[in-house]
Parts: sequence; C-alpha cells; structure tokens
Amino acid sequence: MPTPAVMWFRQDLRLADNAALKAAAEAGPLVCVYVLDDATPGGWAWGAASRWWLHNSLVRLAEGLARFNVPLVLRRGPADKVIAEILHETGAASLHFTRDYAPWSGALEQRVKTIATEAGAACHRYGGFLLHEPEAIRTGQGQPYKVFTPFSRACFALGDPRPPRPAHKNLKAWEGRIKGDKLEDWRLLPRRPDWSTGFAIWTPGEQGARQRIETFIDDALSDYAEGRDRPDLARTSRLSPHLHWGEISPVQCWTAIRSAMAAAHGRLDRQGEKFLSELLWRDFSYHLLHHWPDLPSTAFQEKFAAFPWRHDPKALRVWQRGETGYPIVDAGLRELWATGYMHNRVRMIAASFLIKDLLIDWRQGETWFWDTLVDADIANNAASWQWVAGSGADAAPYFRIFNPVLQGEKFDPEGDYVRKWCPELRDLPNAVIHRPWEHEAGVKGYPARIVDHAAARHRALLALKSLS
DNA sequence: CGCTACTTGGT
DNA sequence: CCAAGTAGC
Repeated sequence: MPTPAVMWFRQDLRLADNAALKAAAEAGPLVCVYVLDDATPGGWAWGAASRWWLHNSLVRLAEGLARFNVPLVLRRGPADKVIAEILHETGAASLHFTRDYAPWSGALEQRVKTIATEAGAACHRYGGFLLHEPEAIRTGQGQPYKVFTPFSRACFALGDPRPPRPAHKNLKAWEGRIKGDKLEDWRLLPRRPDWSTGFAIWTPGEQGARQRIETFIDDALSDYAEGRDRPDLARTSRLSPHLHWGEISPVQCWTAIRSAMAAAHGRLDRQGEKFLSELLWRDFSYHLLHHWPDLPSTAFQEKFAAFPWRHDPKALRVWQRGETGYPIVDAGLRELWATGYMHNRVRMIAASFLIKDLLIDWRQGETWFWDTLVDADIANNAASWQWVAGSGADAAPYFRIFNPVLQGEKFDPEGDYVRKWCPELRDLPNAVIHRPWEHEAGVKGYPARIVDHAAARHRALLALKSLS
C-alpha cells in the first residue's frame, strides 16, 4: 500500500483553488481529515452559530470528496495531538494544510511541524486564506500598518493576485482505513432547533459560496458603493461566512469581481474597487491581529485600559434581545438572532449603542457576536469592535458616537428594515418610524427607550474625558 | 464608514 | 423659520 499524503482541512473547506489540497493530491493517495479542536483556542472555541455553519459545510465538503470516493475523516481533540495520531496510524509521508492566523495558531502550527518531522512526514503549509500574508505588507519603515488607507494602497500597488487554481479533475483516496467520528455525534447543531430555523437563508458549502458571489455580481454590484450601506436593500455580498470557512478563497472573489469589471468595460470600476477594498479590510484585520495578537482582548490604545465601563448585565441582556427601544438597534439584534447575520451598517450602529450609549465594555459585545454570528471571525470581530470603541489601531481623531435615529433615517429611509424585524412598529408612519416615542398614539408592545440618547451621549463624552 | 452647535443666507 | 455649510470635538 503506497504511503498517503494527509490533507488537514481547516478554514479552507473547498476543493477548488486550494493549494494544500492540490499539493497533497499530487504527493500521494489522500487521507482527508477535519479536526474539531475546542481546546487550543481557549475561550475562542467556535460559537453556536459558527458550529451550525461548520456542520453544514462539513456535510457539503464530505459530499464533494465522496464524488471521488475520498472519505472525510472527522476527529476531535487538540489538533496537534490528533494530527500526531493520524500520521502514526497512516504512516503518511507528508502533511498539507492551509495556514491560519488566530493568536494561538502560530504556536500550534509550529508544534504540528515538529510532530510531523518526528513522524517522518514532510510538513507543508500554504497560504490562501488571505490575499496577502501579514508579514508581506510593510510600511516604508518596515513596520506593520496601523491605518487601513495606506495599507490598502500598498496592497493595490502589488497588482492582482495570481488567478485561482481550477478544481481537481481527480482525487485518489488512500486504500487504508482509519477510524473517524460521526458528524452527528459532534452535536454541532443547536440544542434548541427553533433557534436556527431562520438560518435557512444560508447555503453553506463551496457550491453555495459560488452561487452567492454570482448572485451578488448580477444583482448588487452595480450599486454596491452606496447600496452596501442600506440594510433595507439586499446589496451586501453576504460572502463573509463563506470566506470565513474558506468555502471560497479571497483570490477567487477578487478575480470574479475583476472579470465582472472587465466585462462591463469600466462601468463597474468604482463599485468593483469598493468591493475589492472591502476584501482588503479583511486582510487588514488579520494584519493587525497577526502583529498584535492581544487585539481580541486588549484595547489597542493603552489609555482605554482605564475606561470606566459600567457593569450592567440587565442592560446587556436588553441589548442582546433587541429591546432597547431604538428601532434600528433592535432590528439589528433581532436580525442577528433570527438569521445569524447582521447588516454591516447596523453592526456599527448596534455596537456603538452598546459601547457609547450603555457604556458596556466592547468585549461583551464581541463575545455575543462571536456566539451568534454565522460569520464570526476572530480578526474581523476584534478589529471592528475596537474600531467602533475608538480604542483601535486606526481610531478616529474624535470620539465618534452614532445617533441611532439619524443613522436609521439616513440608511433605512422608508423604515422597511425596521418594520421587517420589529413588527410592532409596522403601522407607524415613516416620519416617526425611527423615533416611535414621538408617535402621539403610542406604540403597543414596543419597549420604551432604555436611555435617552442625548443624555447617554453626554455621559459617554464625560467618560472619555476621564481618561486624560 | 459622525455629530452637534453654530453661522450664513435664504424664505 | 429652514437648508446648507463648517469648525471642532
């Protein structure tokens, strides 16, 4: 029996444009494995919504491999220990995997390399999760970037990435057998099945990712630059969970958008560039996380360590349930609970409300999003919460406090988004849909405001002042 | 990837 | 009184 090559699937749950899989397939008959590792990430084990996605994505990946009669072996435990076992059980000559950039991953990948070497297997690590490796982008001074705009300029200056690799025509399985878990036994689906019924809007898996980007290009790209800010319109790409699990690579996305731009002979240039720059935001978050691994837990700007956060579990609960009395905030948190997703503009508004209006520590919001978002992502989540908190690397020179009424009126002008998620407000006229407390007849069943925004804003400015 | 307060110039 | 523009946080 020829010695196999082990393909360790991680956040690269796709067959196409997968450098690790390609190399493994060329190195020998395949042993494909996914390891569920809840130990190594410490407090950042996959949240509940992520687990729902992972379950479905693994089903799809296993189906894709089954077309080549290649099984997907499922194992559970600390990844380094499990990989060591797999290498010994199979006598593999090589191990292939795609790099990831979580704070614990550098050390993990180092241990795996040592283990593989000791087991007599060549260890190969590949990029592909990002457009640019975090070490590859440097300022003129050789330092990592702290500000997005020059970072993205440096990326654009490098030109387009190499085109994606096509999917395999053939994959060959190792003929030996090793034991694996049954996916159902991992119990990745929520215990309360009613919670995830609204997740049916998603199609996890490589095929779903491909459909998603096609639909996006056809339906939304032509108006992306402005439309992306409108939660009442379906103009965001919704690719984030697919990208997070590597069902589509950022290079595939980049190339698809570039082709659409070329096919439109320049008419889509501004819209397309906007989307490409959003893809670079994702790279930027990982760039920050890689160089500042404390980003998920510690304010980047040191003076924020002394910020007088309020301990208020009741208010946190009100925010989580979407019962703050501010329609755009509540709609966002209810959309999150129902679908595992929140529109990006609304994420900023909802996050600002938790931090600035309720003075609740951004880490509590970060934790909630980690558990409830299907696209929960360690780098994007941390960088974005810090950005809203004003404690991040590229903080605005002023203490930005979103006004939930003005934001609602600006970005959900007809109130369609708010009416969808807060049906109690359905019959309010547009003029007061984002300020229901001004409706003379009152509103049945909708909560009163948890704080007065003007007063809360004043309080937040005082809290900031206390830092200097 | 803002907001408020204030000014100006208009009705 | 309002709309538009802008300084300053």
